[in-house]
Amino acid sequence: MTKPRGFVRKTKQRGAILRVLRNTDTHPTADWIYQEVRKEMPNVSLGTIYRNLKTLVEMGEVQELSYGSGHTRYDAKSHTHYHFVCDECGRIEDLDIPCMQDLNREVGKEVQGHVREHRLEFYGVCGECIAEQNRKTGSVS
Amino acid sequence: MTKPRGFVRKTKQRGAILRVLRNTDTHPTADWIYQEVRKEMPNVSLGTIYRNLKTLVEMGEVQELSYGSGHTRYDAKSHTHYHFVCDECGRIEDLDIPCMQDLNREVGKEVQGHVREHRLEFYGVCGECIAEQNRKTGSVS
DNA sequence: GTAAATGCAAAGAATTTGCTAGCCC
DNA sequence: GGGCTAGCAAATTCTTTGCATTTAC
Repeated sequence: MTKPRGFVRKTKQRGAILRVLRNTDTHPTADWIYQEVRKEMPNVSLGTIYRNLKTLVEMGEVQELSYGSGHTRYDAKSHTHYHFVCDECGRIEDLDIPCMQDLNREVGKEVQGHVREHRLEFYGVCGECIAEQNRKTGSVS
Repeated sequence: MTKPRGFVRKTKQRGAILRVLRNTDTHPTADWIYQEVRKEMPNVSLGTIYRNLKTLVEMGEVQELSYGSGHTRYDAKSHTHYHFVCDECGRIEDLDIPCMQDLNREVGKEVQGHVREHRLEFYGVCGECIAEQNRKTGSVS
């Protein structure tokens, strides 16, 4: 269900926002994040915070928690789930396959360290793009 | 489909780029490749990286992946295996757990598309860094 | 030798940012 | 009012290009 996005560039601001979000246990409001990011980047604007939070939510990096009215809150600990990435159109789909948490333990043992999380991504061509390709192959290559 | 290309000479730069690409399982960005190649060839330029990547794609040696978020990524079609990434020291370890090829089919069904490959990465803290941390906590105030 | 490839730097294309003013619940 | 969004010029990010110089064949 993730929206296909033309291009998402990497920026310092977005990086800082993610870092702040990942380094807190609270579920901060946009304004709190704003104050934090301002400490290391005094010129950042509130609009940027909002826009990036929106982007990060669309990218699946961050979860939006609306506690009724008032401030929306944000959370970087998006529960583990898997993605399918279309090489053609860049679309990213969330997958339904169950999360294999036990792998973390297994890998933890193998590397003799602590495993916090894992990411699993599938790459290929989505149904729509395959249809598109077939349509084209009908005419010219 | 291959564009008419007068002649393609073999160069150290292109060799280095291919080697870097073949020695990683990630799908690196042009810039990441640049940093790697620079380690053994400090004068290489970003333009050269881009030009060669383009050439290699045309030659069919390398695949270009427009991963929805971020820069274009490149892939030298290596066999699948999994990685553990230490958040502390950045070390990347290859893992021994068996490759779950059947997942590709399963996901292909779910998204009604074609799955070419998948990538699985574990994140956490490696044994050495944990030891390091314990050492610090034990001694320093 | 000579065409292809490189390094450097500067231009391009496209997204993001910082403001500020305005929106809506 | 307080949280949030819109509009736009300027700034950034990533990629490509022009050109003098090297390099591979």
